[in-house]
Amino acid sequence: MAMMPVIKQNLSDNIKHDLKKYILDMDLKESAKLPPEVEIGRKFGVSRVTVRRALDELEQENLIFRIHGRGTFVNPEAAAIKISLNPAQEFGHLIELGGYEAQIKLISQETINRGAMGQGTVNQETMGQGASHRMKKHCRNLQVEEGARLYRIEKVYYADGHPAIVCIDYMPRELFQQEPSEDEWSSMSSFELLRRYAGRLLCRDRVEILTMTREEMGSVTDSALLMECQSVLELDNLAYDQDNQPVISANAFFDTKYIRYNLLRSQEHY
Amino acid sequence: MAMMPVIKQNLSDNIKHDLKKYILDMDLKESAKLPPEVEIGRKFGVSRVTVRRALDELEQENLIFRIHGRGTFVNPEAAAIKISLNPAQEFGHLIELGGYEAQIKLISQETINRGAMGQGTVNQETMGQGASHRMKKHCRNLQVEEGARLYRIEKVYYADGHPAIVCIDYMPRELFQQEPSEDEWSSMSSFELLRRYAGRLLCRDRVEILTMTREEMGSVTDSALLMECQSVLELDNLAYDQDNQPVISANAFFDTKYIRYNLLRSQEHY
DNA sequence: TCCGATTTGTACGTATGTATT
DNA sequence: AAATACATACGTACAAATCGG
Repeated sequence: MAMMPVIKQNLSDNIKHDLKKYILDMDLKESAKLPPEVEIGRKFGVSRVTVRRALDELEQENLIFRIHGRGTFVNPEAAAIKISLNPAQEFGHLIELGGYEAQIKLISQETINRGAMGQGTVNQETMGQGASHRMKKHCRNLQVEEGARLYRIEKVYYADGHPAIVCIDYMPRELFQQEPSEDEWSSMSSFELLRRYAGRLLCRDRVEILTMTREEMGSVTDSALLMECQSVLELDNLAYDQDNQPVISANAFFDTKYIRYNLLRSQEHY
Repeated sequence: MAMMPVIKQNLSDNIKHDLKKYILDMDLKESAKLPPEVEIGRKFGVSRVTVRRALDELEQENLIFRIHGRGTFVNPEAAAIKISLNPAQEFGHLIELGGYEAQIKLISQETINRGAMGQGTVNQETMGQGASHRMKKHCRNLQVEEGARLYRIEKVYYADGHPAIVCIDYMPRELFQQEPSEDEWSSMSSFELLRRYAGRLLCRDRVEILTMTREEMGSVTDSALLMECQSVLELDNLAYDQDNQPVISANAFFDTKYIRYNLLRSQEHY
């Protein structure tokens, strides 16, 4: 039986969560000011230091900002954002956040033998011209040896029936202690499958941001033909588990008409 | 004389800065482990709490990660990233970080009268079909009244001679206590001009991520013709000053062949 | 298996400084 | 000038995870 890693919670995380709810329930038109730190502490029964820790994190996420001597205020921009690039989120959820009805379709699920590449594997026929180069990159990303096998999962996410995201995940097969069923591949996210069958919890990832035309996307996957847009956003993704081991290498393609990523940033001061 | 806002520094910011240098000078192949927190504190002459605060921020930026009971480690991915989407950075600097020689060209600098839109202003001839809609959005972003005047600055950033970024900035003219000279428009960033002549310090911004084909970009600016790529990344940007007032609304277009944005993210756990 | 040393995680209390009203 | 509220920093205590013997 796989050990299922759990997410730890602490006091300031709870406060943070409660404050987040409090903030989103606030009527911003009336006032965007939060209660003083000591008062929040009294309300939740914790010290000011713990409150400050929660506020520090919310400030770093740009949900609030603080003015010395005046108080803590909700960032109205943050409240308006529906889809944020950070933190990473499940794609189906993303589509719903955008106000659309999400529908997920599993295009293919196969096991790829990296060592046998280009020598007549089952899936060679599905590989385009630039595909070999991409495969090499995924293998390098995942730090797999020659001959290691990879799962390849391709899914399309629809927003109100329109194709909004095409996602191709690669995961080392050796991580899995048990093979998921056909139904599970289709209904569960890679995140969830890794947690259940490999005991791996995704903690962080690195994203590279690219663009391409639909034609260029066609050299990566036939699903490009489904897209209704002329240009797509590509997010190349490498995700790490709790031990900092790479576990998913992915290419995701977005129609920015349906997926409008936003990001709150702080400014670099030198 | 404009008051020039300065950036405050505190103890943990200093430690953070020193640690960052220490990290980048480390030989990651040998060991990615940092000294224990108490030892760092001794070395810098501060308490463990202050060290932890600096480490907290570095961890939130994903430059390091910590393992309970084992230690603090450098994130090897972070060291490999050249161009990060967060925090915001000056575009010329960005191009140099990518290993190219940067060259900046001011395409145009003009003052736009919002109230007179569509009634025969100086620049109407340069406005395409979707431009009016874009102008409205910039005005809404900047919260300017009817009749307020806006600066419009268009620049092209070259990487080794190739057009890599086209950026169009809009700023309320009323913020400026003094009109920058022709030379200053060309040589200084909007960030710098706002600081010197408006006493505004950019603190945070919101970015919206879109894509378009070069043809579609042509309806926004003629500079699209310069681009060598078929699809561009568009970052729509709204920047706020230290008082949370919007000061720059911008459209930036990127050739992702030259500007490869990366981003380190944490994972959303529900 | 257990113990102790090390190291990070969490939380509280306190003191002082500084900006705003 | 006083009150309020956030900012910074130190010290302390104990909890929890890891690792070696």
